[in-house]
Amino acid sequence: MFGIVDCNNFYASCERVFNPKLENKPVVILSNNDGCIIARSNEAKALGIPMGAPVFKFNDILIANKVNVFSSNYALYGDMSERVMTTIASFVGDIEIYSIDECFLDFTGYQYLKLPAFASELKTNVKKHTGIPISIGIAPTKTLAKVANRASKKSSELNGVCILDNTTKIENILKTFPIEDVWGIGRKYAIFLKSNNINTAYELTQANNYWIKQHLKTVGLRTVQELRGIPCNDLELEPNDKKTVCTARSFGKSLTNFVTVAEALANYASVCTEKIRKQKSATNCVTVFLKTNRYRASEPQYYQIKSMELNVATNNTPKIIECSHELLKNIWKQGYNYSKCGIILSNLIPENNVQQSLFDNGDTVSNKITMNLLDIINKRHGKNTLKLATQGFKQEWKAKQDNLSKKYTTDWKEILKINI
DNA sequence: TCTGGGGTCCTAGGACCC
DNA sequence: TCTGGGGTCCTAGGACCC
Repeated sequence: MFGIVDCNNFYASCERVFNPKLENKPVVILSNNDGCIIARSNEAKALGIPMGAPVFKFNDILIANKVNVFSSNYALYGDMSERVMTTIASFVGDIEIYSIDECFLDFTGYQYLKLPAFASELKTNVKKHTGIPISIGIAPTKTLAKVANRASKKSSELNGVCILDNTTKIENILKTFPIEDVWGIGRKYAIFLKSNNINTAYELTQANNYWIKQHLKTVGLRTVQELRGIPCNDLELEPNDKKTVCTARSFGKSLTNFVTVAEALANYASVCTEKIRKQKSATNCVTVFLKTNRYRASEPQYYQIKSMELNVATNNTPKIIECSHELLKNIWKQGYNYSKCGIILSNLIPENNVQQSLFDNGDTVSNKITMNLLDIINKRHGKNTLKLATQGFKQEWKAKQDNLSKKYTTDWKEILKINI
């Protein structure tokens, strides 16, 4: 049996842990730049606020209902996620961390009769240790565990735990399970399946394998097999190294000035390169893109992307920034209102596996020591304590974060104070 | 005025080889 | 006039996930 643990309304729950007044009140969390609503408490969902909605379209509803609005605080959510995962791992051993708020569990070797009690205990303990409420779904495959998890949230009598341990239970739940909610069926496939009279997960399990393979490809066929109770996906215990890494942000306001955009890009490049150093990779290819705001249809639009192959793979921040600026010069066109740029590092290889070149020495020992020091200092004293001069100080490009809560768990200066 | 960010996997088709 | 069979590698684009 597989289990999946999902934190309920994770970002909203993180805010509530340190601000109990938010309990039972509507809470929403915004995307980068305070643009879209990307997380909602149950109370906010009940107000009809959809996932991913642009904030400005829902301002009236937010104000009228005194909704508590937060900018996203990834320092907080990332740390809370780690705490939740550590707590779960201390109960079940091997877990697969699937996303910031979800993990899969493997119940091989467990006595299935004891699963309900075990799941309830896990739920109680995570809440006690971290303050975060979770829901648990357990079933013979990962896809069915996802189905169970969703069911556990929909029905209040299940109390956050749903176990699908026999075919009758599975069949009954699949018969009422909307096709678009199946893990692995996205918008396009849902439309296609509905146009072929397949509206529930159960109806999908009845379809012909050849037909499924033809239209939903190999991945889709695996999904269907898993719905039928045949496991096709195992737990992935070791997180794989990333094959590409991207850092891209919308600017806080539209920019027309090359120097400002270059400064932003230097910062994104710095973040991105730090990410690949963290997984001990070096990159062979740098890509930069630049774009205008597509929602402003009246303004002239521009989008350009360009890549550069490197002679010798590197994870040296100054070198990557240099490449990114060269690419930016290449694609820059004066006279547009730019809204976003980004950098992608690809063809990643292990840093101790870098092929040297006759004509380029690659990263020197002192390059490596410098980057190592940079990472150590910034880890100990906070990010950007030490940075490259090209990263600038004015930061006119900085994203909006008007409603940011504190970094309660990762910064001594912002630690929660309690007056007694 | 204001519209997120970061990934993976698979496939078809084109280019090439003998 | 007739025009094979078998393979690899790469890339762009499309689907999906959170």
